[in-house]
Amino acid sequence: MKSKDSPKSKLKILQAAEKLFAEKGFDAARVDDVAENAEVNKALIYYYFKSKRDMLDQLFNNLVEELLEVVHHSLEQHANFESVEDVAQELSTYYDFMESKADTIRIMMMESLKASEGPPPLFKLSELTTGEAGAEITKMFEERGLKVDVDMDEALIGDFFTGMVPMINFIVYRDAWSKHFGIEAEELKQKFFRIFRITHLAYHNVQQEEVVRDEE
Amino acid sequence: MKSKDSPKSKLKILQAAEKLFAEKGFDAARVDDVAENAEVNKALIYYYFKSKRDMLDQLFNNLVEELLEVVHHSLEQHANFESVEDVAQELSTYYDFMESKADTIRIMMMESLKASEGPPPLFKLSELTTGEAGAEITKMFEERGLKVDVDMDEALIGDFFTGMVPMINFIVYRDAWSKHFGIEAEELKQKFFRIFRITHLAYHNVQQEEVVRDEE
Amino acid sequence: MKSKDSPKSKLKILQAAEKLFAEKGFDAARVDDVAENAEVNKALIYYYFKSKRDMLDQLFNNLVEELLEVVHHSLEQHANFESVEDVAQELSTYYDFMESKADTIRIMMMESLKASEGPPPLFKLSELTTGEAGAEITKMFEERGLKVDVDMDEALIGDFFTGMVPMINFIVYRDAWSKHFGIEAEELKQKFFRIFRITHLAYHNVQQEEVVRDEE
Amino acid sequence: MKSKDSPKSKLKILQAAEKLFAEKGFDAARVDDVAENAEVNKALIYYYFKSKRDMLDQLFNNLVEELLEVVHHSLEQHANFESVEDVAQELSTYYDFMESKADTIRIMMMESLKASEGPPPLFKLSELTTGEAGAEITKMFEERGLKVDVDMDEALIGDFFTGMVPMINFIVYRDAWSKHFGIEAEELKQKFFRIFRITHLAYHNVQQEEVVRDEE
DNA sequence: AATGAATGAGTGTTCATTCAT
DNA sequence: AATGAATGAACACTCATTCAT
Repeated sequence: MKSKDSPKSKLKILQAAEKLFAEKGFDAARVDDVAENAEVNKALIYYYFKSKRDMLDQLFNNLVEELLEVVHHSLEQHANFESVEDVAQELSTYYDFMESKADTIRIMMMESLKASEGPPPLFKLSELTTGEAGAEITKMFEERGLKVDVDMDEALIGDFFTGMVPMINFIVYRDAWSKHFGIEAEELKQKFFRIFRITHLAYHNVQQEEVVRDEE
Repeated sequence: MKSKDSPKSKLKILQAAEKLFAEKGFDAARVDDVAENAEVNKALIYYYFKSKRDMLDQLFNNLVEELLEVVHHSLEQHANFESVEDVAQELSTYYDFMESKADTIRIMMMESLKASEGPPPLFKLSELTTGEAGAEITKMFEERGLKVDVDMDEALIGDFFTGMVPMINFIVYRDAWSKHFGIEAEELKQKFFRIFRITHLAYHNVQQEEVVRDEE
Repeated sequence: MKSKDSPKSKLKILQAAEKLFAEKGFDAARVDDVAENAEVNKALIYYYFKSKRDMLDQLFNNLVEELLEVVHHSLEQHANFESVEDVAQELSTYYDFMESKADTIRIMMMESLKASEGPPPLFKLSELTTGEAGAEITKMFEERGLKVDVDMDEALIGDFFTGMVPMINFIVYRDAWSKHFGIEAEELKQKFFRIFRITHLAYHNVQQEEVVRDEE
Repeated sequence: MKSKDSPKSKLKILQAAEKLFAEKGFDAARVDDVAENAEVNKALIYYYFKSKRDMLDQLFNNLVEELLEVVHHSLEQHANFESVEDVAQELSTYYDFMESKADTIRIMMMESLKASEGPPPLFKLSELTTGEAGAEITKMFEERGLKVDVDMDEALIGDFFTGMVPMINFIVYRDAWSKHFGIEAEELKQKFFRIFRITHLAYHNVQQEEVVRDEE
């Protein structure tokens, strides 16, 4: 959540940067274009940001901050996780949020593919959603006196590669797919979700079953 | 398959380009660095390639060519597709090939995320694997006198977003994941595959079931 | 002498400018840094000064004004110039003053080396000390009814290149010399002065002798 | 001495840089202007030099290298240093060399005044002339079986502040002085040298006398 | 007297590409 | 097939200066 005292110009810069980075990639995007797009003087960009890179970082930080809020809010809603439906519900919440942040997600996906010191920024996203939720669920199970022998490594892997990854890829490729394969966007989304539910939840189903079996 | 008569220098250039594009992204990689890495004079690059972009294109074309061969070869092997196991087998074949081409895949993933005239290069990859196989399967069913009312759109969507996408994402993020989450690479792969089978094949199972039901 | 009514902010700006110009040179010093160092808003600098250059000019003007006072005061003290000791005394007075203005002197030395319309600012300094004193001495001699055929050109040259120049160079390089050659600052100063007296006064001695010879 | 394989362009760049740095100071000089003056493409400058700063360094290094040769050559000539005349002779040799390098000297003087990590570049110049000569002289005395109790610190200080400093200052200010004080350049040089001999050699005379006195 | 925001014109540096040999 | 030299067009970033309040 950007601080309220951010002047309008700073916001406009960040929005222009988001748009252009998403369109051309961080490296190919030009600061001049960001300035032009934001309708501000180029030098003003360096008044608010230390460097081109700093715009990227703030974009990412904002996303993480906002996602955190969404996660916490969502967790309150589905606190019990009694059914697979809760998982589906939550998935849907995340999907809506991610879709509203499609551009930054796209940038993050590109940047995650480059070699870098730290972990791919995408991992942080995963840790937020699965990590926080996972901790919550674990706590819940334990409160019910159930031992949780779910493999947390696997949970993370599963949620990331069969949950987060297909989802954000769908978000970023939806339009191109729609255009390329001549399928209308809304129909495409429904088909995707039908499959996504089957596949991604398949994993959660199995987990659930295994847990239930342990319970007996 | 690159022409066998590719001079050693051209090959070295292409390999250096692949490495550097994968590492820094196409835009951030410098022709100078490619030359240095390939241990050739910078101008020689322009003797073999029309432009920096041309290196990228040849890299992509080579990948597509080679994948095509793999696909055809694999299709001969599992021509009947009698069991889900065949699908799994084929998946494994593709995985091995993709992993051997991890760098180019990574580049293709980055490039696919940028806005461009045509479709994301990644789609071509999907069309090759699912498309060719799909056509084959359709033909097969028809030969058996079965009507195939499988939703081909959905098949494509499913194979791409729950098959290809998780797979190549696993390939490019495997090492970083291993390092970041402190899980040994081989163990990680096994866990991933266990989940991947459950989820991705879940979809194929359903399809199969639906087809079978129709058959009855 | 800066006007006593200089507001505190203006003084702080001038002091910061002096420090930074001396440290990095006028061109490399940045107005932003001056503002930061002076702990004032950057725009305030342009409230008090017409331009960056204007700070420099005021710095130089202040130095000249203050030196003028020192010169006049010193001339009153040693009005007779009867012995070489008087010259030495005066030298010492100038040295102390210059040392207290080391930073501005340093800036002036740098600026004097650049090509410019007018004469190097350093010349003005020389004219003040030698010129004023010279005029005084000339007047004195004439009052005593002595003809002064001392070569005034030579006097100026001598005083500048063997008096002023070594002196201010010693002032600006003293610390660096001390550090580089591992000689303690106070000891260095004593050694320098011993030599300086011998060499610089050597010239005045000769002059004196020549005058005396003429007198006889 | 610049390597013979330096293409003409590199030399032209260095000469243009020397001229402009001397004229406006390193910081105020523009790389664009260097390119224009050298009649080369601006980018070519970065083909031969790592940075603007690198041009400066190479200029300084070349000067030091060339001075070293002059020093060694001169030392061979006046190997005995029997009379003060030898010192004067050597001074003259250095003067001629320095004058031919007036521009680089001027730059070095400016750069020496800025705060920096290492010692002012000017010190290196001093160490070369006085240091090498000093070592030679010391050796000579010792060969004659004379103990050298000359204060080497003082010798260095004296040679720098009453020898090198007045000399290079005269070189850089000669024209401005000539113009400002309306004295013809050649006459000015003669007057300066007359005084310089008296003053600078005064110190060497004293030293010589002290040594001689010790000998007796 | 003081300031946060804004700007035009640079500033050193980079880069893909080409040329002459 | 190969290379050292050269170049035009950017490039991210800077800076002295101004404006509105």
